[in-house]
Amino acid sequence: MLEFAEGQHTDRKTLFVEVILPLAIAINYTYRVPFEMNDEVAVGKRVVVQFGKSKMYTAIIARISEQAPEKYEAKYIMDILDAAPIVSLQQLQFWAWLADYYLCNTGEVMNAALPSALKLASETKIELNKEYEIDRNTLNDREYLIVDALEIQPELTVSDIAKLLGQKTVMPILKLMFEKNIILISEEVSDRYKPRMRTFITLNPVYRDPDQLKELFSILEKRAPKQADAVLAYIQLSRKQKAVSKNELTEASGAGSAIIKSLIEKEVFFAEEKNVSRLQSGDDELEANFELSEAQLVALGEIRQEFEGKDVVLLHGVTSSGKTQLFIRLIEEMVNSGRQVLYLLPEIALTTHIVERLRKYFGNAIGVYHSRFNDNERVEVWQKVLSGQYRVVLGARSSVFLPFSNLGLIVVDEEHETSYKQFDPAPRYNARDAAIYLGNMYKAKVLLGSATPSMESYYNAHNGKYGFVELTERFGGVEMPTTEVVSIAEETKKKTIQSHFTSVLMNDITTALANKEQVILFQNRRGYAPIIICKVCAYTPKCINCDVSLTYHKSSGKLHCHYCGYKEESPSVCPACGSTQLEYKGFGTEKVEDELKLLLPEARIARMDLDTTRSKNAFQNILNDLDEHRIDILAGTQMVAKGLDFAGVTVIGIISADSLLKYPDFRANERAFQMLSQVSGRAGRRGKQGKVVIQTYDPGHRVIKQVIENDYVDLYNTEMTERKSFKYPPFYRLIQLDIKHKDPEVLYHQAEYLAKELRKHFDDRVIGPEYPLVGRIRNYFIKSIMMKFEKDGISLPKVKATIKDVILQFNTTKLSKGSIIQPDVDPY
DNA sequence: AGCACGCCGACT
DNA sequence: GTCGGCGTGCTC
Repeated sequence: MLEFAEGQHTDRKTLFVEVILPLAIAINYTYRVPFEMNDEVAVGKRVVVQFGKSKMYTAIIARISEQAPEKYEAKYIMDILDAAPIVSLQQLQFWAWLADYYLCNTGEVMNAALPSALKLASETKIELNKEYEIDRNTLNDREYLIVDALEIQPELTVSDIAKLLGQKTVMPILKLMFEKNIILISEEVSDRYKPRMRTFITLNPVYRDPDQLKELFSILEKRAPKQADAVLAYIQLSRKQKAVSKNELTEASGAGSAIIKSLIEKEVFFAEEKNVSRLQSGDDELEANFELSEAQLVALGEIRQEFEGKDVVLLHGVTSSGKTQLFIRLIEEMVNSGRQVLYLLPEIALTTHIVERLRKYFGNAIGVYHSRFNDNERVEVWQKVLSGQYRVVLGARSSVFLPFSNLGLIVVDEEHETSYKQFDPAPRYNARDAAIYLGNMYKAKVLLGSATPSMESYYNAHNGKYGFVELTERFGGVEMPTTEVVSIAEETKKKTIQSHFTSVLMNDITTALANKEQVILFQNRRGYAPIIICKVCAYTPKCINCDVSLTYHKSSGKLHCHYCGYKEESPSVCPACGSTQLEYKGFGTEKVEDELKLLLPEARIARMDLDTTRSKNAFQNILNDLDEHRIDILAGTQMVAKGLDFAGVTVIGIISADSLLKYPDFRANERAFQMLSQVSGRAGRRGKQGKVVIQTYDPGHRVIKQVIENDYVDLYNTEMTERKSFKYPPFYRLIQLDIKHKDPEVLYHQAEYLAKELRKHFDDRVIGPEYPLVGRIRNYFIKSIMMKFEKDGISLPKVKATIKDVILQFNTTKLSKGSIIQPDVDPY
């Protein structure tokens, strides 16, 4: 690789750059650098290149060379977008690793990594040719439609037209119209990042003189009293804040913008356009003083000690043991030593909560980054990390892609959370694992924190690969809650159960309400009833895309698919046989809420699940309501379990643990343990021990016992042995329309199963592939793996290599619809 | 990702 | 016959 010092003259050389294109393409493409740009090219800068017939893309320079490509003529780069690289060499290394590890292309990683405002791609625009007089009689139906649409909306894209005509191939039609001069086709590139501009108002300094000001008022009051009001409003505002924006002034004075405008014309006010940040900054005073408990201090010492020998440490701390405070101390140390810190969180919802806490300690040196930020905001965070203005970044999984320069510490909070894993578009990465690689690259320490660590991290800690620190005491002397397991079967027999609520749970709820305490009920299913079945013909409505049973939602009166979001009207008679005997089986949060309202009409009951938190502030509003005790009972899905402390909640009811325990995949026990202990962990507060009621048909289940005793070690040991003999049904849960799981771990697992079938001996086993199989795998995908296995034999490295081979081949090959394997066993 | 080219079934 | 869907290959 060649590097050029700034300003050095390299005119005579012809340079070529290899660039990463933001596409799913296997290799980097080479472009030629025009002489006048020789001094400006540098690895990590963005360039605009033409790729294919007419498309323009933003690409990143990955390599510079003097070697002209032999087999083809390189096109010229069209433009260099950056004065300084926006991506570092380390980031490029990280991208390459990620692409290799998760079996995808660097371009796909680039796509995930860069905020889309930094990636400008051209778009094909269709317009009417104004030079041309259209004779409508010569147009055919489709041309007529297109011309009609263009008269309403002057610019359309190719996909707009495809939608308009209801067909997929439109290019030939457009080309013909272009040749007939009816339309124009052009490529348009637009820079999408726009700084936010605000107009700020200042008072003409002349009026700092009180006499002048008095005179101004006396004139204005007579001739333009509204203008006088505006000036007055300005003076009041400017006392409170440093700068007054035009918007604030119009709002405060109640004056229209015409009034402000005339004051600006009279030069009473000066207006000035300023670039303002969209990012919220904390004005809170810094208060860095809090005392760590004895147990926390011990743990902190241990973490430091472990970090001397290990790069990754797993902190296993029970719920509300004050892990966050430990993190803050460590972050503080790191920031003081001049290095950057990345604090990863699994969900955006958690950020607001913790940002508030962290802002108190780190003020404006802390940045937040997650997918709910719009593009412009993301670019601003990117730039602030790049410039080093942000010392601490708090964010969701995508923040591993930010341009850090001297990262010293990465904290991965709630390490076990599955939302660290990206599923849908490639790269299908797990941010926790990526963070470990990132840490290694930057020589930074990585701290994984969890109350219920994942099997794989625990395994690594167990084997000495990671350091391990425990925190077994709740912070502030809050006791661990007591837990009672209630048999639903028994209460049903004794007829003491009302609806889905056992007498034990009802008692605890009513007692809590009488004491003005709050209750959380957990049911891990949303909607009203997950299955509808016809009593006559046993017909069950299923999703047309996913082949899973549709859930009845009472609030919408519709049947919803929880996999893909498909909805249809709820039938009143059986669509198959016409019978009216439709049975609603099972129950979700809607039903829990509904029935409880009947049983306890006085109580204020709310529900928290995906359906009630869809709107922007709904989640926060429910939390506030709970916080300020406008809610007595909150029924919800796992959302109620996620990392939030509710001060007034003393009773937690798990309506049915069985849906967790019977969940048919091999990570079910681990997940059930996590879920149950997380929910339980919310019970209790200072001076009042919490109570957890677990309702179940299977009170003797080992996971329930492990949860009650908080015996993680036992869970780990039993899982490690039981998983080795886990039996997979043939083509276990292979539903879904694409090869989604290109994860090495998952594939490895898949291959493992297939290999077992083929050779009947294969006993080495990875613990915990990250995810259960949820894909309907294409026929010949499996066939190719099998064929290759037959050919290559079955050693471990060979299995891995084979899979990689097959997958990379499949990445660029689309498979036909006809070759879908029907699952032999479908657990739904 | 887009786009061109070529094959093949389903319509005027 | 021809049109449009779909598979395949290529883009520096």
